Amino acid sequence: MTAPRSGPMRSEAARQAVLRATSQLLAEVGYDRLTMEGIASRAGVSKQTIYRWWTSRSAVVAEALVEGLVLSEQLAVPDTGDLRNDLTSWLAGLAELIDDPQSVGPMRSIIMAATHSPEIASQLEELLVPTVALTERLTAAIGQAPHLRADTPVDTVIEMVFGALLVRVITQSPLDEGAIDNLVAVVLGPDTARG
Amino acid sequence: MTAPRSGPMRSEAARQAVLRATSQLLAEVGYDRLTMEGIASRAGVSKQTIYRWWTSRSAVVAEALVEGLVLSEQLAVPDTGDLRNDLTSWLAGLAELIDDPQSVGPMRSIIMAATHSPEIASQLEELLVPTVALTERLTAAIGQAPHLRADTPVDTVIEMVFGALLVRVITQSPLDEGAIDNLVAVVLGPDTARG
Amino acid sequence: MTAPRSGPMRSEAARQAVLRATSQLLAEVGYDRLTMEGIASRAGVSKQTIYRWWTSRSAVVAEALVEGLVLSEQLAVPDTGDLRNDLTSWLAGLAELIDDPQSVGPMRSIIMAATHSPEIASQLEELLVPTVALTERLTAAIGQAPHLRADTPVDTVIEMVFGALLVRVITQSPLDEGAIDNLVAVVLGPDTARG
Amino acid sequence: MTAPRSGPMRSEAARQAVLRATSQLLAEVGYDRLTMEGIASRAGVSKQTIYRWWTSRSAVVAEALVEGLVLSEQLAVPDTGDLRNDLTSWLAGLAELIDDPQSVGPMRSIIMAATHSPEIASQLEELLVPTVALTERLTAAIGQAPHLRADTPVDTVIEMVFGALLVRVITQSPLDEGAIDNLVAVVLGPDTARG
DNA sequence: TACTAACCGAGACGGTACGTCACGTCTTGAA
DNA sequence: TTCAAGACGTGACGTACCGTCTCGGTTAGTA
Repeated sequence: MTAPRSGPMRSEAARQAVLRATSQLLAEVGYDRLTMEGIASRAGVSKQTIYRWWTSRSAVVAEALVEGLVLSEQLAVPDTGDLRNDLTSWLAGLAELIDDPQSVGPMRSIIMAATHSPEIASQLEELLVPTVALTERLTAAIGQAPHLRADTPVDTVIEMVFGALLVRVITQSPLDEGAIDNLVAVVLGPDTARG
Repeated sequence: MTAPRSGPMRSEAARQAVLRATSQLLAEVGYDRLTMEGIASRAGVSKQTIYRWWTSRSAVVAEALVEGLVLSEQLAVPDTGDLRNDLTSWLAGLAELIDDPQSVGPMRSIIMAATHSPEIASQLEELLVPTVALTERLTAAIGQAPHLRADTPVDTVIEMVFGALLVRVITQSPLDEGAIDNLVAVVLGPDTARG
Repeated sequence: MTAPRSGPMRSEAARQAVLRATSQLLAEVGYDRLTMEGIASRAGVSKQTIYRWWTSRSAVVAEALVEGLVLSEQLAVPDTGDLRNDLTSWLAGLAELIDDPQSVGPMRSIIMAATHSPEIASQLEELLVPTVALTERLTAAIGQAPHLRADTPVDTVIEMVFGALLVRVITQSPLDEGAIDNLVAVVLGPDTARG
Repeated sequence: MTAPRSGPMRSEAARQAVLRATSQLLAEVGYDRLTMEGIASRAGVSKQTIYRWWTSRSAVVAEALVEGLVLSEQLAVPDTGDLRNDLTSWLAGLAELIDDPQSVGPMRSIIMAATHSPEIASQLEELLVPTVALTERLTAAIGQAPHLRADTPVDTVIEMVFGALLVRVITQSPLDEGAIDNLVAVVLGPDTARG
């Protein structure tokens, strides 16, 4: 509907530079020391250019998230066929990330960003896409584990697992092996093979 | 321990005023618009007095939390003898809080504060004291619900419930009735009385 | 010289406002109760704008001085042709200024400012420009007064007169008529007409 | 008169410590970075003790001056019998002081202190006591120098010499040899022995 | 081909809050 | 009653970012 303007279009280079600078700084200094001026300076872009295209700091961060520039690969669930083992090793991988100060920083940044911006919060689901595989596998496994029954609310279970991880990220408490086993036990029921 | 210094002692009135102002402002404007100058002004206290006794904004918030000036009563678990009902109505109460913009503000403030301050994070357990009753009742109920068995890691279950609530607070998604029932189902097993 | 930067230029309005506010406040409250915040507020300018262009309070004062916004007109030497009379009435005018609490304030402010800032001290000469007329007339009058001889160091004489006034400003002692006559006597020799 | 009080009398030790600390700090950091807290801390005295006995920073400085703890010895006029030589070498000594950054500091401090405190200004005369010898010698020399006549206002001449020095202290301009000779020439007339 | 509207970098501007320093007053406990 | 110690309310310091704005230069598309 808008009349076909004359003049130059939006500079994709500038957009990229801003998002890249944002994800770098997010990792380096964290969400709350992330400043618009810092982003502009790092990106070699004027403040005005940022304000022209984004409404706020959180909007920039949200877009950087969507762009997959922050985290994301680490969240893929392995698939060896053995659900209990896969779940356990996936959680073990996450436990390492939570333990690693360099990884937990961006995580906490994202949590903070999400907490004070519904915008980012809603983009968070984007980040969790890799975990839908988990939902499917749990659903498929119904009847094959003590706690997975036809009436088990699988989505809720996963949300709870995620929440438990969130708690650990926030409180900075490492997830030790026992904690992981316990989570798995709540999801699938106790490990009969071990007992 | 340390020799009792001569000279004026710390003013308890000032301390109280600061903590009270902090919890008020936390509720009114939220964690990230909470300023030291705002606290000082509201408390009728000089900035210097705050900086003399607290190292940072988050330290003040942490102490206000410990002092029980923020939230806390709402977290008590009802006890009618019927565990499933109590759990459900407790979650329903929390769901209302999460839905209420006025209540969710302080919650998010606490989450943000905890996220960027280990100090506050560790004080958070203080806030969760009311929920230990829940642990005890779940433990006592072992054997009386499908999912509560001798090998069920009760602490983990509660942590997961809490995490699920956290996710809802952060993402601003209301906990509808179905969500609550699902949570209860994961904890206690499906409701046989309903089915 | 330096390439004319792109981007907004320095705001002359802000500069003027700052200097005007400075000279006003200098007169109203004196140099040592002159604050950057006071200047900023009076000028309707942000502190940062002041700090962007001036390095210190004294730098602002120095520029206000150079701009001729402080004192200056009162220092003109009258010229009726009668050197002794002109000198006497010029000193009488200054004596009144020194006696007047409203005039002596800015004078003392300038002295204090000069005393702790070489910057301002060097600008002071700017202020004394009106007195060069005096040097010329004294030089022209060589031979026509007992103390004005070819070997009289006229500049030194004027510096001494100025110093004597300075002493009176600092010590707050009024220059009575006798004192003025004495100064004139040292410069031109005793008044033979009065004898 | 006053009833003989009970309780301890004023501590002379504290008074001395305060004045000593003041003159030290005056030399070290100058008048305008001289703080009450600095004095108290250096003197090992409580702030209250200073405020009990002195009304202000300038009052402390004034008393330190009177006590002769600041400058003073350097102002003595040598007496070899040759007035012109004595005057010249006295001025040469002062010129060195003015050139020496370590000496000019306290001088400027005193000027600043005097400028903003009539209290100190009036105490300044105390400091100039050593120069009364000069007045006497000039008076005694009347008739023996071209410019020293019965009708020469000797006090005014000395005040002017002093003022000229003051100007140099304030403007930080060194007094070179020519300047000194010129001053002497104005006081005593040109040096006939040199010419 | 020239015009011109929108883009871009740079950064000045009025603000708010930061964390620190010193002020002058007041309070405590010991001498 | 004085003293050392130092907490208190006050207010200014100089700095960091905020979000808006104004520059001069640089592209596109019409016209």
